[in-house]
Amino acid sequence: MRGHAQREQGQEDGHGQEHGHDHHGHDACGGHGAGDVVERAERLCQTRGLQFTRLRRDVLAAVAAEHKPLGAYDIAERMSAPGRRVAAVSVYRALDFLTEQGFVHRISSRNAFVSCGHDHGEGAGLVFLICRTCGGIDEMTAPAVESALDQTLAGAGFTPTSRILEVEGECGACRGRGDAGENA
Amino acid sequence: MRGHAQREQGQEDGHGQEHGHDHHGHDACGGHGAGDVVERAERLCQTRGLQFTRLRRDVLAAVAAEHKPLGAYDIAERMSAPGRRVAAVSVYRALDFLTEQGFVHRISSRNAFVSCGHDHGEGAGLVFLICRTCGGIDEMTAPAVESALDQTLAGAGFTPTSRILEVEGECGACRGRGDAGENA
DNA sequence: GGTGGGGCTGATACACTGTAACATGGACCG
DNA sequence: CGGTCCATGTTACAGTGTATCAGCCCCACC
Repeated sequence: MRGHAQREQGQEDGHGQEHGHDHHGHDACGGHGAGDVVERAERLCQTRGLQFTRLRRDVLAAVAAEHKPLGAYDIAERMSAPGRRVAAVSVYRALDFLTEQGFVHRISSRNAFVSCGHDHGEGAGLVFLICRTCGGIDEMTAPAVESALDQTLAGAGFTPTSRILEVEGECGACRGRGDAGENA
Repeated sequence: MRGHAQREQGQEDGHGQEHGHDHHGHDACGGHGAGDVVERAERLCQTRGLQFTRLRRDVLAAVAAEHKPLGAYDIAERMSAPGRRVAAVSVYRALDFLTEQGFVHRISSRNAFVSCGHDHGEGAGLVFLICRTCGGIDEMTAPAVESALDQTLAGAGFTPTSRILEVEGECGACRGRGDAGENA
């Protein structure tokens, strides 16, 4: 799947952010769209005294436009256009910034990134639900899981600084449709 | 070619007070050593009617010899010797096999692998504890976390097929020693 | 005994992911 | 105007993982 197989034509020159893919339930996200994410990030950067540059904005917009994990090279490709070539390394730098600020998250199991519209801190126990069928991803907080994990870690004498919790499977929407390829 | 590994390797013990990697009590693992892991794997392969070849055995032994995540190229390097050159691709294939059989686990956040002496199924909710200070890794089962996660997923209508739960931080031994910044 | 197939390994090449190092340009400050 | 900091552009390269073809070994089968 690593590849440039499908690119839903999303954006021309201007970055019109139509969000026409709600293939997955996506309830937990609170229903914010790409534009909301970008706006919120811009506000927060002002608050924090950080530069929300065009590159960073565009990278965030590109990630937010898709509700599935995007690789850095995918992002670079989507942002590039006749007249503007965006190198992957630039995307990585923007991604570093956005990740630090909590605007995007890295999905280790996919070497990819997703945008985040929440305002949880870095320490929040996030769970990522990745659908094998539609490729969509959902992010949610799970206090019960978090506290159970905290207790487990404390029992092991381990002091956590960061966590990764990614679940792969089939989302409700795909299961309902029986998209798996068989099943019924 | 790639034999350019600048990464910390070796660092086997060799001093009485090794800040190496048998830091963790490692109780959860049942105290098995590398040999145990290999033996167990051999038995299970026989039971399952699978080939436990020399390559696979050696790869497993190499991984089991270190109690920290090892990259595929690291493994290849360690296994190579005058007279036997092991290509990374071979290691990957062996690793695929070993992972499928549950003898090793992949650590997504590190692009690396660790051996496993447990006999849990693939579905078990494993937690990996990676110490930033000593680089050691511990694996444990956490039923409470697992059940909380199951419930959360069920509530979201998500059907899981695999999970990744990796925690980075500082293990008890390192914290006790205050290894955080000093020492090198 | 010969033969063919399947699984394992060797080897080369390549694709994808990520980082280092250096140069440029703009904003701010003296 | 000159200097510094930050962000970006650019090139090169390291690290991770796969595709592909070829040789080998074991074993069933003839």
